[in-house]
Amino acid sequence: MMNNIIKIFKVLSDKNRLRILMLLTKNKLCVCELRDILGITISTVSKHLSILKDLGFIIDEKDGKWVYYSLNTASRDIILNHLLLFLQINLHDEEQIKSDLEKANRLCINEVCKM
Amino acid sequence: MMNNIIKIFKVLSDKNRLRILMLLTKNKLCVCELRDILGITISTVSKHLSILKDLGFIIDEKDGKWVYYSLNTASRDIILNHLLLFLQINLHDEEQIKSDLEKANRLCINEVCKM
DNA sequence: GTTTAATTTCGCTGTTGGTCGAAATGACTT
DNA sequence: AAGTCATTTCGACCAACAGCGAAATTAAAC
Repeated sequence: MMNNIIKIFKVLSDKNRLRILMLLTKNKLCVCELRDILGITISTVSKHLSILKDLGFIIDEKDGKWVYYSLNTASRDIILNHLLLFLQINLHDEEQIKSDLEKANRLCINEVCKM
Repeated sequence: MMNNIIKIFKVLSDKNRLRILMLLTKNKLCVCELRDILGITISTVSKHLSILKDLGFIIDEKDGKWVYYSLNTASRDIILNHLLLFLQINLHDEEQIKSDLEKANRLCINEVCKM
């Protein structure tokens, strides 16, 4: 339990992972869309996604050549759900997060978002 | 805000700091008592304490040669209070934590605890 | 099957962070 | 003021980690 909580805190103490989590709260996005929004290399994005997935925060869904990621809303893990809610409440007004979400919306409009 | 949350998560993603926080939730302890309970060097304990203090989790109180640390129960910081409560709920039954608290109790009995 | 495109994995680099021992600081005692 | 004890600071070490580019993998399209 303690070791799990420590792992979760570690995973959440990275800016890009928090940005990804907040993006996936509202959108279903593929790796290259996240790369465009975050402005980091695709290999780094992929690594962050695998870390978030390992802990159960997000799930992936293959669609042709693309892999779409979204929040694991079906999770029964109380700790994960609690911390996700905590983040949503406390990062909702953050400029960086709002800007990220606007970028995601523009991407979805351009590409006929599948949500 | 986001940077602050990241800092807090970083601080909480260390086993010894969590153990210290849980110990100070129930006890007022000095550095050498924490060293005895945690089994790490005094310089390491001191560093962890300064990190926890910088973020507002704990306060110190000088008493002669000793420096006693305790939880900053007067904090008005919603984030800190929320996460402390979260930890208390989720680490309460952890073996390591229970064992630490027992050790602290024994120390307090031996030395006529000042609480 | 070959090509093309998206993603993951791998190897590397620079940075951060936990730990220790030793030195420095602070505070009481004699 | 000299000595002793608790604590903090300093310097060094090693491990963990975010980041990148290149190679490997996967899947569709031709």
